[in-house]
Amino acid sequence: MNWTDERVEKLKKLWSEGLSASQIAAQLGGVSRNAVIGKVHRLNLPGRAKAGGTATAARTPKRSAAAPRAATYASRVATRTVTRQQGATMLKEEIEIDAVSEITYRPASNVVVPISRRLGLTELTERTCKWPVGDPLKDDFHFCGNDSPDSSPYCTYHQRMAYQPVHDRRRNNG
DNA sequence: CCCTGATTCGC
DNA sequence: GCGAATCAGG
Repeated sequence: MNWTDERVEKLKKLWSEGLSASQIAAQLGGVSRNAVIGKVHRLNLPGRAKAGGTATAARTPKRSAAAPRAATYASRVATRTVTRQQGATMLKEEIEIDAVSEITYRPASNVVVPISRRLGLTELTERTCKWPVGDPLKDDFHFCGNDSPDSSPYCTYHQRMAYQPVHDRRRNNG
């Protein structure tokens, strides 16, 4: 893939919006997150002050300590922390919320889905629930996105749905 | 182990 | 210039 002017603009936009490098890479397509990060640095775009790692200048390179070009941007970084972050801490919190609501909030309606992180296509990974929610033709369509244990395609809630033919299961097999 | 970004360096 | 490998932190 070549870094066309279009792609660079999209990269700038998404990066400034706070998307992670892997998400940007997924959206651009054909590039890895490393490629995105590398490009960001080459473009001298402002990095993340404290997103994922404090590796601004505190880390000690093992190979050789050349001249680190990235250091001055730290002051102009805004408070643009995103809430759709998939960091371990935040994700853990959401799991607890999910567990609570699943046992507490269980009405008789079959259309209600426990909770979803409302992830878009690019947010899905190997370990997020890929259960589709809503009408794909409508704008609010999204995926469940909750943590799926054992790297299964669905979370614990939806994997039951996936293997259940219909919502009203008949226990009397006759 | 999952994720995050930062840096180096062979290409 | 590009990005995989590597490093470092949460």
